[in-house]
Amino acid sequence: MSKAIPSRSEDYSHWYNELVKKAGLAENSSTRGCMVIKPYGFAIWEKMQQLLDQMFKETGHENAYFPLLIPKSFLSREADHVEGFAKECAVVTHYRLRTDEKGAGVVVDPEARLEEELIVRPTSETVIWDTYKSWIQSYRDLPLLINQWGNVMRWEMRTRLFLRTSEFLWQEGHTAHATKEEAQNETRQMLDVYAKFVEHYMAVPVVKGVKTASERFAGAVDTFCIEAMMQDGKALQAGTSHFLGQNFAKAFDVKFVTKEGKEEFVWGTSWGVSTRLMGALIMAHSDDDGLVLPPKLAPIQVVIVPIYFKGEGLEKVMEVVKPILKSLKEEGISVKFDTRDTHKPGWKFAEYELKGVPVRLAIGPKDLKKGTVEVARRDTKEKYFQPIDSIVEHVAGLLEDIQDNIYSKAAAFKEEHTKGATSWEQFKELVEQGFVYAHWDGTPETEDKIKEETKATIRCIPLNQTKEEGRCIFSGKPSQGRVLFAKAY
RNA sequence: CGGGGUAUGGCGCAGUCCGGUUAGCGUACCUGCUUUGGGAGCAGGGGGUCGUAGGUUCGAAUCCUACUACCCCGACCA
Repeated sequence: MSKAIPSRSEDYSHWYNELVKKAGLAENSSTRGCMVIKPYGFAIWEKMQQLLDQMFKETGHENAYFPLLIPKSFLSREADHVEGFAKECAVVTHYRLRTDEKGAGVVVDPEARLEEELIVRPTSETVIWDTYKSWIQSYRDLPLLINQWGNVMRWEMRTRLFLRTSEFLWQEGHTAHATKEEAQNETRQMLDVYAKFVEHYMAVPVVKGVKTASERFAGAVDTFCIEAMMQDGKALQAGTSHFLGQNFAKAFDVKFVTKEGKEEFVWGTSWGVSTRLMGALIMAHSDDDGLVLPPKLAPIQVVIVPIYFKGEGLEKVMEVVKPILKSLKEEGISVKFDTRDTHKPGWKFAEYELKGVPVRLAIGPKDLKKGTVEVARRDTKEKYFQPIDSIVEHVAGLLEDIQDNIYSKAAAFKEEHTKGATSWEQFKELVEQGFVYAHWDGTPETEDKIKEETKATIRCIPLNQTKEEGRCIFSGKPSQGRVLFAKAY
């Protein structure tokens, strides 16, 4: 039982940290606040990337790459933007090291100071809009639909694997449009892409909404987001899509000539999801035995564990397994046949449960006699025997079942932990347990006070908000509809 | 960045208060035999500059100083 992890009820955050490490997803590195993403964790991220990339391309976007380092002066071009990010920027000041004369190893060469310091990008709006200035002259150059896969750095005070690390991997889309409407549509389209990805592939239900002014992206006119619920009832912002208006176009002087010959500023959007999605995936589904991965994102969808005795045992199992392997692969199912004789079956069972492999097949002497396979599903922990000649179709169907079941389970959990509050007392109690819909008077002052007293923030003003007369849960002032409150990661 | 805690074979810990043989335990690892349908058993074996750098002392894992990293609570954070 060396790899057992703490239980969720005992200590949720300890459970999360241990799970990430024990399942081989990531670990802390020797570099402060930065993680090492291990092969199994990276394999999941690669699947996410691949699916998202495909969705971006289907909606007309192209990939490009912009520099990691940004001239310091760029950051101050957009006033709100610099205020939002200045406090967490890593700065490059020198370009050379030299051996210390006193023998203290290498030291920064004081003579190699940069004339203008460079910022390690916390996000790339500035350097990209600076580039767009030279790419855009006419309405014929628009829309410009670019995505970048890369890494960014934000000097966070407190880091947690995947959820908040100083360096993280992400994609950032940056688009430029001729009209406001088109840019707004793009913003909403990408929000929908994110929502679809998270719900359909990650099997995590989300709430789509728009951020309040105080939670808005630094430099945006509007910030849209998807919010997911974790198993401790807290919210995790899973993706954002920003309508930038003409803010960056004005800051970087990006103008175009319209069909009518008029010169105008372009309209912009930016949108991103990060390795934080890994955190959402882990916390939304996993249990005290380890990861639970949705089949659509599992690097290994099916594992086959042979059970045999020394000698010819494995040979016999192999004969039966080989055609199954072939058929499963033909169905596009990723399957691993674990023939290692260095670990016992029981050990392997526990190991693949820890790693969240959706379906496990075990084949041993009993099965050879009866013509069956033992099927074990990770999500429900059910085990049963299935005739061997129908196993391939069965597994294909089972993977879909599991994907659906994981989603349903998460959706049911979210429903159970989503309540409406009508009094302040009730609000304070409910917000400890999950999402709360409540009236808000629309002022940042009230928002702040609620945060101060309860630690809960307005996650978003939901897009499907229905008009409803009411009174603010805190101030009692009139309100037109309910907003979503929760404690957040 | 403020408060609290931790740092000892790969991992988890004891030893530190009150300095003194060869730094110990569980697990993991290696070898052999027996095992193999839920994290195997027995026997033997290897692995440590006790986070880093200084200091006190005849002698430091243990006392003192500084630093670093990680964890928890805050603050901060899209």
